[in-house]
Amino acid sequence: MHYRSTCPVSNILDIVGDKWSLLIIRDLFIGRNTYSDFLESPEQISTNILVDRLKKLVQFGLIEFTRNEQDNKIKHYNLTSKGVDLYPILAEMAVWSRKNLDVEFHPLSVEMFNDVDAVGLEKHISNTIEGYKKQLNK
Amino acid sequence: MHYRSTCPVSNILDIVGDKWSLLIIRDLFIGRNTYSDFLESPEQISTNILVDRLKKLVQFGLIEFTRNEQDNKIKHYNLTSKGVDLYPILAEMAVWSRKNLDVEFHPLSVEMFNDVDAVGLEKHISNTIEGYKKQLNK
DNA sequence: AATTTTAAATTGTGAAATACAAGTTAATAA
DNA sequence: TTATTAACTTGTATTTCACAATTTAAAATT
Repeated sequence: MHYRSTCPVSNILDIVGDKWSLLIIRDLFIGRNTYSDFLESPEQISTNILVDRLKKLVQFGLIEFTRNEQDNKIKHYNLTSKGVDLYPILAEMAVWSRKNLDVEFHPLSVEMFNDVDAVGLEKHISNTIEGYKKQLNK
Repeated sequence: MHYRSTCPVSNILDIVGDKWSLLIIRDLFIGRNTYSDFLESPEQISTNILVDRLKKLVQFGLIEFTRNEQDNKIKHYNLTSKGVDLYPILAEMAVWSRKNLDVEFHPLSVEMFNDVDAVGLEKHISNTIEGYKKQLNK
């Protein structure tokens, strides 16, 4: 891996600083976890980009996958600990958009904002991370 | 502006989801504020990209500029309120890199991490934002 | 006044990333 | 055995990016 500088902001941008990587991470947090799931996301990623990003995210150690026991051709991706740690960034991004963009948001994000308002941002983040980890160990 | 979806994460990525925009924002927080300053940053942005990003960031309302009173050809860029609001994202990114990457960091970021450890992340963020706004009004 | 310096911006070219459509592979289901 | 499904590949056009060189206009210097 080549980093453009020793700035930690530039370092993470060298890893996920594009229009798609963080959307795959977001998908994993909301339960989408297969190649087909990712293709169904509203942003409509193209297949070559998706394959490329999944490969890179695995190489960077942000995600990994297991095979479906019933149907061996299905890969279930999941976030590693490094990947789960990205959630505060996603949450701050969503909060920024709510505050600064005058647009309508997806029901799922409205739900998320309601939780943020109800329990506070920090608690929402820790709850989400804990929830993700629990669901994995099932 | 065309958004790929109504997801707030995808919305902000449509605006600053590339390898350079957030580095310009970072530069503004650490006092770099002219075209020449940006060119001197360690990541070595090329001039055509820099011009393009400055133009876009102005269009999106994240930054604006004033002319130097002594030397009219110098533009001093500054963050708008929308731009200042990006700081929590930058801070969370830096924190992620410190935790998850095994690399040496720039002295300025070491200083920032020390402050985070001393006063806590939330206080560091509010202090930084307040400090930036104060310095602007001088 | 003419020349030099400086800050900002443009231009040209090759390389890389992205978008879009179509096709392939291999496993599972009918 | 045929059809379906999940994952992936290929091809091509377009857009973005990197790198080097050049231009513009204002300010400073001679």
